[in-house]
Amino acid sequence: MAVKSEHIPKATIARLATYIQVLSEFKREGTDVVSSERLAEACSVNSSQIRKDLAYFGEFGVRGVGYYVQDLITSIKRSLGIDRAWNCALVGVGNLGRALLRHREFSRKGFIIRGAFDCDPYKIGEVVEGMEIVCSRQLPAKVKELSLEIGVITTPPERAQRAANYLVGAGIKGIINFAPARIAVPKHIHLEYVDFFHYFYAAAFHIRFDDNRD
Amino acid sequence: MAVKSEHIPKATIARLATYIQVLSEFKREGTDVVSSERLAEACSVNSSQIRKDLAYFGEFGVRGVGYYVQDLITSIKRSLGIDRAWNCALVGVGNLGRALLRHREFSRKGFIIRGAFDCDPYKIGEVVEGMEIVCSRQLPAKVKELSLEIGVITTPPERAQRAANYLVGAGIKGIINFAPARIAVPKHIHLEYVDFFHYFYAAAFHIRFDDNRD
DNA sequence: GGGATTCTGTTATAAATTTCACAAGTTAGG
DNA sequence: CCTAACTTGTGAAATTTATAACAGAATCCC
Repeated sequence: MAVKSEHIPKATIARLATYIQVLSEFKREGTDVVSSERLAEACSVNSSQIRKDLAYFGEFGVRGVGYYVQDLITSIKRSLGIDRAWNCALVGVGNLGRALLRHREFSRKGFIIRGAFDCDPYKIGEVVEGMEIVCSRQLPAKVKELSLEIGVITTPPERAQRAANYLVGAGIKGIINFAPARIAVPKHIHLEYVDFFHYFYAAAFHIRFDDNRD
Repeated sequence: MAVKSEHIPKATIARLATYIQVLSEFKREGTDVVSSERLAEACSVNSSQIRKDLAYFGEFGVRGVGYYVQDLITSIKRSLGIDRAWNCALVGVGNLGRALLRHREFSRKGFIIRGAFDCDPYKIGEVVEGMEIVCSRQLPAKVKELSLEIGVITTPPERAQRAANYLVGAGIKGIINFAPARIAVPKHIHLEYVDFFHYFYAAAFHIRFDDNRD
């Protein structure tokens, strides 16, 4: 599935994820066809925005009709590259790491955590959710053996860079960093920072700001 | 702490959070003063971007010198409204909810989860991390009693709207929704959606896209 | 003390993103 | 078959966001 255009805005990717969510809802409700207008309303965006976002990847609708819900879900998933499974390595089995390992939604969405790594000797050998925790030094071997492509860092911040180094050295293609620390990786490695405190900060800011306007 | 300007971009809020993170790192390393250039490099952004972001809130630097690290941290925190604690209600004590309750970072960052709510009779009365799970119907009483201001929804998607209704009815000011479902709230309630699968989707998309370019 | 250097705050410029507007395609009904 | 009612895909316009450029302020060194 090729993209029509060079660069796709980050915001578009985020919205596509929302579209899938809402479309799945429509599907459960038994809706077969939906217009960009109706989808837009459910997603709280402009309908042109939706058509523009989709236009980056192709033409998925029928003029005068709308979009076939199931087809559109399939098309968006293919566009995003989530029409297949992705094997993930999780590095750092603390509180957050364990929560992610237990989170069923990952495999349901096609992101399958196949390896759990930690450098703490007390944790190595422990089994979490049917998965044995392995020493981080074994990453190169395991990445090759299990075709791991995405690394998930859930270490404390001071160990995030080392985890990243292990992952890069092992030949991983992308890293999703949940640790509250900036890390450096070669530029051919795709890197995403996840920090849900951003959302709390935004909420705090807006609540206080809105209050002050009275 | 007033803002100088009307509207502040969402991206600015997210970057401010990053600045705090990196500045804290500098502080730990013993750096007292930092230039926008050096901070920019550590955050992988443009230095004008940083000065622009800060200009929304005031003048925090000294020309010819730079920014005093501790002062800037304090100023940004005050600007974001996180120079004080926020009391939070968590609704939905499943896997994700429990992980958040156990996550020490929340109270360390000033977001204190003071109430855990669920409508499952089997969970009510159970104690997680020293907090008793309470029936969601008690939200109005507890919100008043404990001055809860931010609601965190970690229910399954089909129960997210009901959780939101409870929270809104109880007089909460903002909602952070971790459930993979869109919800409707009155427009004076600040609403943030958290979906870390967005980041996985983005990673999947870019990895596949970059591969195809060879 | 003053000239060179550094660095912020802010204005000007450029780039990116979103919204508008409409031609082109589809369906339904008489 | 033809008109009316819809709805997509897309180029143009508007808006927003990011980058560059520079005046004003502080420090350093001779």
